[in-house]
Amino acid sequence: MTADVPPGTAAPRATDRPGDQSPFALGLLLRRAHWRAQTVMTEALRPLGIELRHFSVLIVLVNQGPTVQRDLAAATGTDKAGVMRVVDDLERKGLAVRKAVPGDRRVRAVEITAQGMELFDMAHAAAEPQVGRLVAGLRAGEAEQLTDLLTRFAHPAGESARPAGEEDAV
Amino acid sequence: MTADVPPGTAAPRATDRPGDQSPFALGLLLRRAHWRAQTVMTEALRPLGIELRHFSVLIVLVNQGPTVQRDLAAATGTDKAGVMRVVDDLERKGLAVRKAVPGDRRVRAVEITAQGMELFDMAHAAAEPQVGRLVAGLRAGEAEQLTDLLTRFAHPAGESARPAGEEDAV
DNA sequence: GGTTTCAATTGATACCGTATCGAATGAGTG
DNA sequence: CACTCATTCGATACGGTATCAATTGAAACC
Repeated sequence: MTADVPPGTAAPRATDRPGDQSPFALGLLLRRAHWRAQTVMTEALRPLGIELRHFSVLIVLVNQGPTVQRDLAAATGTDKAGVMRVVDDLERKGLAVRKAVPGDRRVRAVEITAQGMELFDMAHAAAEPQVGRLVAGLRAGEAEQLTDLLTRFAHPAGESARPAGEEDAV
Repeated sequence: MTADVPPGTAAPRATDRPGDQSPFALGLLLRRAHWRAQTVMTEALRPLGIELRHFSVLIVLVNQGPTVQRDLAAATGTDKAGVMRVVDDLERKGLAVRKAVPGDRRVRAVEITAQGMELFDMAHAAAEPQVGRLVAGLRAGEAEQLTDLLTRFAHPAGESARPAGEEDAV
């Protein structure tokens, strides 16, 4: 059957199904899991008129305060051009503003507005029940366990050696 | 304007950082984790000349044998147009072929070739060490634990009670 | 003061999803 | 048995979005 797997020559083949033991299993699972969560979060944000990319930028703005677009691009993992488009949308909706920095006239710090803050809190209220449904299939404590494992997986210890720095730029 | 004021009644705010307790924490973690795994797997597949979307189709072809494009779209989560482009690429590279079905002249069953099978196995060999690096930050047994939790998260129960199965159509 | 470096923007390109069209099958009808 | 109609699959065309390269303006550096 499938129990005879001599290491080195033939690893178990990918199936993209529960019980997949192939090297690709983890990635395929993450793809499905991410797709599920993404769908739910996008749906929760839709009534508010924004999408996930906008919300990702708002998160950084709330946590780091006024941030230059270059750091926004690094923090969100997207391209500078993409950040610009998102900031354009946020500015058009009155959720954020481009603020000139006194010392350096070439940089534009992006700052969240009071209206953006209000929407940010509403997003949390809208997302909470959806997330509850998301982890409804897990037993007590397993959601926290999953979060812990994913945290250590997604934020490896020595990951500062990326070609284009992607983590929190203070 | 201060972001570090946890209200006594409201939920914690999203931070996209280790320790995030907001409703969006799980989704943000999954996004980062998926991005990491996706990058590694894409890199592992690059020397073979294919991308993840192609490999996803090959997985289905290996597990289900000759498959109609419509079922491929359902199984991979993309739409028919995307499947067609991927199958075009696979056919151009000699990894799969469109086979006419005797009974129905409008459907085209896609079948993996011997060359495609060979590449499929090579992909596993190429991916194995990469996946090892991926979970290097986790302790013993935690990778299996993560896989188990993700499996139950990504494949929620009640999938067979759906009126029209959208995936996992064996 | 001239050169280099960096940030922001712009433009071009490729990719993905949606809408639409053509072909083919099966059911229904005379 | 011939014809029509509705459904479905495959393929194509279009619009939106993201990704990558090139430009402009400002600041740092020698």
